Amino acid sequence: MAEIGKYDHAPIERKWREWWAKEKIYQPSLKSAAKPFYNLMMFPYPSAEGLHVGNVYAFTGADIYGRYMRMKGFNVFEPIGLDGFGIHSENYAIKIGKHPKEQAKVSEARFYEQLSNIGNGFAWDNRLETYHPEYYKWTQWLFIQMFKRSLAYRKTARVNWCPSCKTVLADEQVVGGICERCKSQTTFKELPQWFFKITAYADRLLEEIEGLKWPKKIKTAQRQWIGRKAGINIHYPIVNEQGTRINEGRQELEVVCFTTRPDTNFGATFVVIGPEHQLVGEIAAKVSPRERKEIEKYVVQAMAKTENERITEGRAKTGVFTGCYALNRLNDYRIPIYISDFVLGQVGTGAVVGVPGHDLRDFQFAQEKKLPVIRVVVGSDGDKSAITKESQVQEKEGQMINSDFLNGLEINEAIEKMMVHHEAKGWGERVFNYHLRDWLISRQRYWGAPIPMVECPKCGWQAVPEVELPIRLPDLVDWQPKGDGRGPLDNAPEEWLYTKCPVCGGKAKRETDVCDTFLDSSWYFLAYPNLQTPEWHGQEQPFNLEIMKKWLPVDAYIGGAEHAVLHLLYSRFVWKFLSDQELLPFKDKPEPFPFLYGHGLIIKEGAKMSKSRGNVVIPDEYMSRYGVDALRLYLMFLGPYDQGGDFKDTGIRGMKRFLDRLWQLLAAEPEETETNEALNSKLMETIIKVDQDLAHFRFNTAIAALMELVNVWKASGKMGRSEKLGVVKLLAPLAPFMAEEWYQRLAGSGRVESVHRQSFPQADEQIIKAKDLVVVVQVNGKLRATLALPPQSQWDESSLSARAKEEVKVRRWLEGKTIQRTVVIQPTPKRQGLVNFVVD
RNA sequence: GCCAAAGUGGCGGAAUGGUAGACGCGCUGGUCUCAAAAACCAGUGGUCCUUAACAGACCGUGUGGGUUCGACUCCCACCUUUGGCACCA
Repeated sequence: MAEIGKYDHAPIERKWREWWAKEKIYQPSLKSAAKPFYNLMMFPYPSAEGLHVGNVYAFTGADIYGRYMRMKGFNVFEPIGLDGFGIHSENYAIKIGKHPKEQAKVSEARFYEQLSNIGNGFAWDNRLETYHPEYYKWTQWLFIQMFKRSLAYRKTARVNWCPSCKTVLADEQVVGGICERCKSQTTFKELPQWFFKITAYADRLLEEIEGLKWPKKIKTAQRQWIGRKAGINIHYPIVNEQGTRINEGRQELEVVCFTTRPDTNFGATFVVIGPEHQLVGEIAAKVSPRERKEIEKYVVQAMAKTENERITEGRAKTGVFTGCYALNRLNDYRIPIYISDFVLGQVGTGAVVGVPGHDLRDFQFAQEKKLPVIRVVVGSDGDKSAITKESQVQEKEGQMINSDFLNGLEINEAIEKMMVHHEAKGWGERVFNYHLRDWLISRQRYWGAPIPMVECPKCGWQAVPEVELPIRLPDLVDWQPKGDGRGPLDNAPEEWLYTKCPVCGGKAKRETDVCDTFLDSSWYFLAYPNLQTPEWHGQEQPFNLEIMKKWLPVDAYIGGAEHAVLHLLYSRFVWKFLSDQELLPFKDKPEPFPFLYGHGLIIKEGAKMSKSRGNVVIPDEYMSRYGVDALRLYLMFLGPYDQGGDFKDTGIRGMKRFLDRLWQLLAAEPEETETNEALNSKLMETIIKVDQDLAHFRFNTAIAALMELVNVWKASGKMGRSEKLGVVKLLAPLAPFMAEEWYQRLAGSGRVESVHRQSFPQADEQIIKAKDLVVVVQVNGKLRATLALPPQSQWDESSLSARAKEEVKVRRWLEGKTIQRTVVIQPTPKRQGLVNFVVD
């Protein structure tokens, strides 16, 4: 073949892509592979025009790591799929006016074509799409397993509602009152919904974060989201104006308040319950008609507010007095009970005890309602006077005051004493409060897995028999969301909508909501290795336990930090649940992703890429213009992989130049020339450097090291064939196409295995040892000379400092000075030496 | 407000407590060309000294202190930026 001066990427890429696919070089034997390594990347959702450069960034880094591990002797399994079921894909279909099922076919073709172009070593036989009945059959199965263990339950609740997406959302999917998906303001709706009881796993989800090798940031985000706090639930009897207890039937009413600070309880001057609190109704029934009217008016107003309205009101405190009092049994004070929307129904017990002296919100409320303020902690400046301004914070240390038997104690002692006191009296019990709430699964949408439940008028809610799975999503013409709180499936044909009750055989109606898309993605990584097993195609359960044991947990999970509290939390929950039920064989392995690498975000001109800004970079153009290898190198060279970077067109040309230079050097004759020592030594150093860098996802410095090698090579000589092969292997994980081309050209005639099945080069340390030793000479810590010493020579401290003193420049700086001290570090081939003269 | 991370040339960034700015982009000059692009070669932190060159001096990693023979790196305080959580009791 005639040598081409430049790397002409298009035909080469095509050639090797086809060959790799034909030879299935990236397809490990799932049953019998030795040293299995599950290299997983978060699968994309195909909602827009196609893969954008951010996806390519994510997949390239992950793939380099996978290729590196393969060359390190592992059988790497690197599957890919599409998260194409759910609200994001459906919203895109609505936008372009196409049926989601039709659009899915188009997106699928487009994504798989792009994904095959980016040069990843995917195991194509194991791809999956979450919208295929074959897949969502098992999503529905998972729902039923939860239901069978009472971890899926139905409850009418005030839930987040997105008026634009026309569906309810989980708490995790609402960020600051804004829909995570479409960025509209969310409101609330009272609807019967299916929940997964993820809170039952809160403690394990929190505690088992500890052993994870994850980015600190993501671990912290999960801890904060779970938000466990130790405190006490204090029970206050409810009394009327005259101080007599109020009864509901035979039961005496009480209000329970959660607090982390029972030490301040002598400073309590009111109790506030949220507008959705169940006591609201009970109290309203006991008070005068006028008060009842006030209460009802306020509750209606408060419930209608959106989260955003509450914020824009400037957090002004509003509220209404109930006419009832809570009895503080510590001092027999009757403290008034108010209803206010600054207390959230889902937090703690939905009721708080107001201590206005030591909490800003309580203080504001007390000011508004003219309630007394009592100081119970001495100020940090020793202030013991009455609190009159908003200046106070919740002190974390200080001495108690005005608090009877707590007086003089430090806060922490007081908390403990108060806890003990309440427990002893039976007035309260220690509890943990969590920020985490149960996972809302229902969605009033079309494009999702139908929830596999039926409602029988006689037998109530029943799970569909597992043999009937999948419950297929019916083809609907009128599939768009209505916004009336019922899903589009409510308009499905009668034959779909009505079925037999699995218990009594009578007529029963199917659930018409579909599953949250995060349920689809909570277990996809468990599915990939099973796609060829009889279990997957059977009816019992989807997992072949032998294969699961071999390949899971996932060895390396690579993805973005945007899923810190969504997907990653749900997946951990599902894994723990399935293991507990022995549906997965991992009782001894508490986590699905022991190692997670969070890659950074690619931005464009300092801004996040988005269609509305019009700055989305589509990779195809760059791939065809500069080649996949150049694009991969460019993206990885932007900076540390966990930091992302700003995409600029000019940088990619530098990568093309680098590849062209390397091409010329590889093509240079004669190939049998001995490689010179300096170049050979540089090669060995590069091998060590690239090896370590790739192992730690430091792709930018690995590429820089290869560039240095090429610069030295170009400046200083020729390289023999076996050394060239070494360079090509170093390049292989980063630029797989060009590496394959040159491996095949250099490896000789006959059938040659792919470079991607070769082992990673090993450095010959002897060659590095032949290099000159470097010694840096300083005077008072300032660099004055560098020495290059022959490698064989032996230097002890005194001969080394004597040698250093001989240097002209050093001598000049030592002239007329007395050496107080000399610091000497011996040079080694891997590390420079040092002589530092400390003079007066 | 709470928690976390980060501040280095014109830009992206590199540096187990030991030559700060590797590598790349950009820029400047040159080669090639009718010309341009591309490519290739050389230079490129700042200030100063020297007619100039060779060379040399001082300053320099957000700010101010500290530890050390020696600090981008470790410690303390502050400033700034980014990310997460947030009327969370």
